[in-house]
Order: sequence, then structure tokens, then C-alpha cells
Amino acid sequence: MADPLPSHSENFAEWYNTIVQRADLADYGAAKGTMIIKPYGYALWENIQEYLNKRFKKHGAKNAFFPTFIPSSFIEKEKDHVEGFAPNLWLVTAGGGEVLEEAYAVRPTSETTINNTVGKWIQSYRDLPLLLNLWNSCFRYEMRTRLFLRTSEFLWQEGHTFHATWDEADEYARAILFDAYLDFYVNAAAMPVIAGRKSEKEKFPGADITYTLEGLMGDGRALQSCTSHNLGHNFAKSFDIRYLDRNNELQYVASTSWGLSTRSIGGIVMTHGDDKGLLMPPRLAPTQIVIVPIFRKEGEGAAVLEAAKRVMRDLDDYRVELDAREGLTPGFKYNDWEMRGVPIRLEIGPKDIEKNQVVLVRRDTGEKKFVPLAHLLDEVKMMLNHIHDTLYARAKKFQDDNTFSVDSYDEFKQRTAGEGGAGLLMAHWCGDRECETAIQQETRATIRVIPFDQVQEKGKCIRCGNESNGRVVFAKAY
RNA sequence: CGGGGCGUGGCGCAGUCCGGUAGCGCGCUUGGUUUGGGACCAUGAGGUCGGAGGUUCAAAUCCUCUCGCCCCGACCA
Repeated sequence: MADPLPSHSENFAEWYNTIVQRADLADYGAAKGTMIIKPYGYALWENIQEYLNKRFKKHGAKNAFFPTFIPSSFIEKEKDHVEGFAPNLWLVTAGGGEVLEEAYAVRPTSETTINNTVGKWIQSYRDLPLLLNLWNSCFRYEMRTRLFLRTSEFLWQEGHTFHATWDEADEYARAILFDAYLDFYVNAAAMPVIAGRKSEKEKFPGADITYTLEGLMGDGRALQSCTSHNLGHNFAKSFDIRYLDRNNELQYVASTSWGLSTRSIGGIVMTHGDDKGLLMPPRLAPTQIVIVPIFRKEGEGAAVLEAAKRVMRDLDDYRVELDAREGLTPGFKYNDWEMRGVPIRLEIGPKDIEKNQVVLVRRDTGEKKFVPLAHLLDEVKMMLNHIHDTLYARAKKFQDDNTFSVDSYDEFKQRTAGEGGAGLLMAHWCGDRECETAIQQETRATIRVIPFDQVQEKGKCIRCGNESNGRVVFAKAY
């Protein structure tokens, strides 16, 4: 523990790998590219789940479970889909010592198996909309992995909904993007994100439109934070899902799918962390307040612990931990909990008991405050909100400071040169896929998102000079 | 798949070139002194050196084969 962390500003990649493991969020699994999520990391995931479940349910989606094994022929039914996922597919080819007649794909995502099933559930317009959400893990073969950001197996939720019309599906996909995901990132994770849609090249294989939220990490690279797809009639046609409408006419359903993964944990780490370690956004923090009791002599110990436990009971509405570990100095504990990113530290010692007060220390600013017990609840509530606001404002300022309008390809190349991230580059683009591909090959920057609030502005494509109606967001991404 | 690196107590590493009874730091045990910003002293436990084969009186060290992991590129939530 005494080892210093790698520098957050100078060696971001190493900082990330070290802090994720040292703060007990996660560790490497025994199988290559897999991840063990430890209790502290999983508690964060549970808080994410709780927040999102409420929003999904508000929009009528119900949780269900679908099998991990998918007959491999299913994957092949949607043309774009199979092309998109084939390189990442895990296959189960044997069971019980026998080679299987048909190999099973290990779920890379559940569109195909869901569509295969719900065809039987949907006969009439009265069966619509059908709104499902799954919490599960997905498997994608990956060459290069990083804890939380890219692993061969990851946890996520995948929503799948079925609607009478394309427009209704589109509306639902947007509603989830805004009311669930954007709300989550802004109000829970304290992360500013840019909402918009993906280019044709970057969209989900099998989707008509992919909506997305794009975030900017502390090293200037972008992170796709979630996606919400309007799948249109593509899967309905591949899996022949039709219903009788009010006029007794057979219609294809329109569908959506939308997902947010444990990658979001990587996003939280990379957005808020600093040289001291993690910095948990208060509304998701597994531990919001840690109590560090302080005493010198044996005799003081019992009284201080007793007082600490009383304070803990007062703070029943919060996620509080009492650090009663023996033989560790307070200084060690301060550093330990700062490294783990707990938003508020509460110190209580003999002097405080005498004065009927406690000491609160903010993780984000280091500010120390002596608080009378009578005001503790109000103060904690306010402080957690302030920390949330501060984290969001900080991240927003970082995003603003690292967003650049770029008008020449020379400048574009200059900004994307080198190893690190390049920030968000707002540049004109002709809309042509070949230009997009060429830019990626020449600069390693991709179009992350075409913002909803794109300013209609005449300009010339950064690469080919053809006409463009507005800027899109380029970045080097995770 | 291309390039680089590494496998030695729980963790991080030295030792390998030049063969000779396996070492350091952290952590852990026990006892004592400490404790409002990363405590100290003493004590003890813990390793068939990734695996297989070979050379040798003798292999962590030399030879052959093999397995695995990490980092950097192309692909990707």
C-alpha cells in the first residue's frame, strides 16, 4: 500500500490498470481476457443496476432471462449481424464428450435468440409493445483486453422491445437513451456525455439507427458509454415476426435493443479518478461515508467506537462503513479510503466527542469541516450533492477544454498524431463512408457521434473538401 | 496474427551471462511500544524457481520442446 500510484497525468494507462486492481474493483480471471469483479466493484455495479432498473421499469420494460447458448444458425439469419459478430464469436462444439450436431454460439448479444422466441409470443397488435430487459453476461473473443473496458466476458443489460411501427420503435429507442442512460450518466455517474447517433459505418450490425452517448476520458480518448438501437424491421424480416393489425392486415414488427455494460465502471474510473486514486460519484459509491475512529490510549478506544456506532446509526439512510481495523494508524486509513474513492470521510475522536461534533472531509476537494452532531444529517446530504455537482462540473470543464473545432486536415492530423488521446475534434464531414474509413486509417480517429444538437453550418469535409452541413465528433476511442 | 516483455513464497522483484544447499522489500503470525495524514522494534510461518525431457557428481542458472500471461499495433461495448 505504501507504493505510490503511477501518475494520473503522466501515465494514464498504467494508472488505470493499477488503481482498478489496488482499489479492489477487479482482477484478472484465470482464463485469458476474463475479469473477476470483486465485492467493491460489484457493489458499484449493483448500484448502477438499481438506478437503471427503476428507469427501465418506468418505461414498461420487464426483466427476463434468456439462455447463454444460441444455436449458431440463429446468428447467421441477419446478414449484417453475422458479419459484425462472426470474428468475435465463441463456439461450443462439444458436450458430454460428444461433438454437437450444431455448434452453439455463446451469446455475443441476444437479438437472434430473442427474435426467434418472441415470434411465438406476438400474434396481434394487442401483444404489442413487448418490452424486455435482460441482465446477463456476454462473450466476445477479443485480441486485446483491459479490465472493464474490454474483456472476453462482460456484464451488461440488454433491452429488447417490439413495436407496431418503426416510428414507435424509434421513439422508444430515444426515450431509453435520454430518460435512462443520459439521466444515469448526468445525475448518477456525474459524467458529461454527448448524445447523438452513430454514422452508418459505426452503427450496430443490423440496426437502422444507433443512438449513443459518448464520453471523454481523462487521457483525451473517447468512450462509447452505451447504445440504443432502432432495429427497424430488419430482425423481424429475418426471423419472420409479424402481427395482425386492427385492419386484419399482416405487418412486420419494429424492434429496438439497447445496452449499457460494466464498461461504464471503467468510464467512472477514468472520468473522476486522480493521483490519489478513485473518486466515486456519491450517488453510486458503494461506500458514501467512511467513519475513521481516532484514539490514543486503550481507555479512549471503547468510548470513541461507541460514539462512532451511534453516528453510524444516525446515518442509516446512507451507505456507511466504520473502519474499526486495529493496528492501523489514522493516516494509513485516510490514504486507503481516498485511494478507494469514498466521497466523505468522517473522523471522530475524543476531542470531537467532548464538543459534540464530528469532522467531515471531502474526497474531491480535501476540504475539512467541523460539524455539530445536530447538523450532521443536513450537512452530509448537502455535501454529497456538492461533491456530485463538483465532479460533474470538473468533468464538463475538462470536456470543454479538450473539445476543438478543427478546420484543416493538417491540423486534424497534427492533433491526432502520437500515442495519447486527442480530445473531441469537431470537424466537417461529407457523409461519405470512404472518407470516414480513410480518416480512420490515416489518423486512427473515428466518428464517435453525430450530435443531436449539431449546429446547421455550411462547411467543407475535412478530408475531401465536399460540402457538409454540420460538424461531427471525431476522437481516438477506447 | 506481427512486434516487445515476463513466468522464482500472497504481491513486487534480485539471482540466470559465468552451474555449487534460494534471497530482498511489502504483506501475513505472535509479543511489545504506538495511533488527529501512509508507525517502530523483536519474532515466526511461507517457495519441488510455469511444465516436460536432456547434459552434469551437481541445474532457478546450460540445451531441446512446450504452456501461460502482460504490453504495443490491426478489429471491437
